[in-house]
Amino acid sequence: MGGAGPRRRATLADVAARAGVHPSLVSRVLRNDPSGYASSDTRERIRRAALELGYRANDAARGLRSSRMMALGLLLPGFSSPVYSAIAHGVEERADERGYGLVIGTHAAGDPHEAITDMVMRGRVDALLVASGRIEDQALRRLVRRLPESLVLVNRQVKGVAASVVLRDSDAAALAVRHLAELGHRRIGAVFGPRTLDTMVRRRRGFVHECTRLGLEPVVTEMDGRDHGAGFRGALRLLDAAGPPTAVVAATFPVAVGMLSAFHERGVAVPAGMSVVSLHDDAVADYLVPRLTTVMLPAARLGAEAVDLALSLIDGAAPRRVVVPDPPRLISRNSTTAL
Amino acid sequence: MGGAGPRRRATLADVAARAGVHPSLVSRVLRNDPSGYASSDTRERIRRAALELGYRANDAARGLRSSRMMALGLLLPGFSSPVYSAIAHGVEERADERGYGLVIGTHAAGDPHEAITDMVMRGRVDALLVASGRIEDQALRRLVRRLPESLVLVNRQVKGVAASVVLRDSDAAALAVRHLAELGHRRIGAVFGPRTLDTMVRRRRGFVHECTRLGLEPVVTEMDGRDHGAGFRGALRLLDAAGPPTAVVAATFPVAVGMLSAFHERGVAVPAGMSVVSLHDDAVADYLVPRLTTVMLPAARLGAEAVDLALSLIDGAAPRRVVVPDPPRLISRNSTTAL
DNA sequence: CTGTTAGCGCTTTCAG
DNA sequence: CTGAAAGCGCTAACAG
Repeated sequence: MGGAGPRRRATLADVAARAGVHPSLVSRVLRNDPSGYASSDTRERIRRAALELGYRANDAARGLRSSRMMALGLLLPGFSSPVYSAIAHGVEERADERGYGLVIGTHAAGDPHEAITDMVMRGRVDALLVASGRIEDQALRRLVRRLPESLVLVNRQVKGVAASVVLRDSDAAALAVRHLAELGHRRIGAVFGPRTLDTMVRRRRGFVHECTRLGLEPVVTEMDGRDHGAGFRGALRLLDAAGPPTAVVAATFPVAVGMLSAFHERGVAVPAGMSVVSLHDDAVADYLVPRLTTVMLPAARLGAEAVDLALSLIDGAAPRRVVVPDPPRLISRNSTTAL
Repeated sequence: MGGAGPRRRATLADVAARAGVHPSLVSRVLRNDPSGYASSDTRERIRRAALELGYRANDAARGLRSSRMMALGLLLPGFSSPVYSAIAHGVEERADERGYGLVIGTHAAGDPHEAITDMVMRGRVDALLVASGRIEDQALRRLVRRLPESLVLVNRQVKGVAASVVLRDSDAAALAVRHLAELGHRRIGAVFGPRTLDTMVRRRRGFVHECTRLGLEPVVTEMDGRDHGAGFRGALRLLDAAGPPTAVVAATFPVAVGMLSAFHERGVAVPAGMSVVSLHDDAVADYLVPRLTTVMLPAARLGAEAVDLALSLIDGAAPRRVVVPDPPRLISRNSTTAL
């Protein structure tokens, strides 16, 4: 379109002057405010003027006036985990659809409690999605007391915090067990992360419960992490146990990768000598050796639902607990086989 | 610390009233404004009042008044790629150190051009870091014309856009070649992504140049992507070529993983029958089968440098081209061996 | 259908 | 060392 833009950014007053109307009318028309019924001629003039000047409303002014910044905060433990990437993606997409911006915070350094409180206390964001296990329950409860209408837990539940969105983690673990049982495995192992993470608690519960239900012997190992290293060491521990399992469930995708590595190092063939199922799917599953059987959970949708819940809170709805209904789905690849 | 906080968020006026001074003085003292020299008694009263009320400055008001939102925008192609995760991490950390917030945008949907222009045009962020290859050079040039002091390219260079930060991609590729050559390989293959990505162009240049310099025969394959699938298909193509290589360089980490998978499927043992080096390292490298030799590039530092450059632009410095000086480092694992 | 008025909460002159 | 006044750009009543 036109040449070099003007020095100063165009304001509402500039648009109003150019269109020959009052600023407030411009505001109403440009926002499609119901009270902004202008003659279609005027509307047209305003629209054209705004376009010609490349007008963009100033978010700070708008936010100050309306006390709505049209932004959500997302607190992540980091960017590395594939699940959190998926969640972030889902959050971003839905927030965008709903016209909201996304402010990201991780908390590798500094006091996470302070940092996140600030985002909403300073009015930078209208609500906060907490998708991190690192903040203690205690801190979260204190937080929600101060910000009851603007805190949503993602992939986590904490007693005393009503607004949360989780997946069917327990069902996913049960499905993994069922798959293995159907293949004839009777002695099934599992590597879980620490009990301080409630996803781990729920997955573990589903695992143990389903084993019990089917009359199988669960061989559970709890590690202090849930990354590749934890999987590697957990697999070794399983192998060294009295009566090692013939099949294993990995609490997370990285854990599964670590286990694959450990089995290879110990000369245990997968799936011939050991079947492996991962909880949560990942794009790389198709390119591992062997291709990894997984239980897919809708992580991106988890993020989207969290956004919806947060926006409903902003609109005054009561906090509630959401379980994303999509059932876990088994994606059978080459890391599992009949006993 | 005390009981339930007040209904309404405390404002500067509230603090001033409680401390018995004028709001403007509170503002100056709390910001350590040089013109805010107050008697240490007054300072103390103000500080205490602010603390007691749990005062937090309103970012919208502050931003409106000072036209500095203390926030940076980061435009990513998505959250999936490990390199972009690392960049995001570096950006977030440094921005935080410098007191800046981080607004994330991806652009799976919608017109990316519009979306990013808006972030800064609306004053939501003070500058934009573009770490995405998906926006066309043309669009970027147009953009920088309108926002000369607030656009920084990350991991990318575009003619006409002065502010950019990149890594020593070319040197990394050369280092990979050198490593392979030292192991006695003479016929070295490589799988690169599309030439539309300038990282690919630079890595390819380094690869070809170093091969030539050492008198080796480069066998280059260009794919339309740079993910696992591209690596898989690229490896197959290399294998089917007349006179296949004995060693390969992968343009990205995911490409290397895809190649590993393809070699396994074709019964080509790594490293016995084929050596593999990846450009860029990743935490999972130690858990692949075999453990993957990589050339590490400081992706997180790339993000940090981009933040520094952006803030310098905001402060009025001239745009400049930064090459993160850290030399690429070979991390020798088990996917490469002497011929 | 359109204009007026007021003010969100803060920073920034300028006085004193 | 501290106070007063003005206003950033916008939206939200209320008039007309």
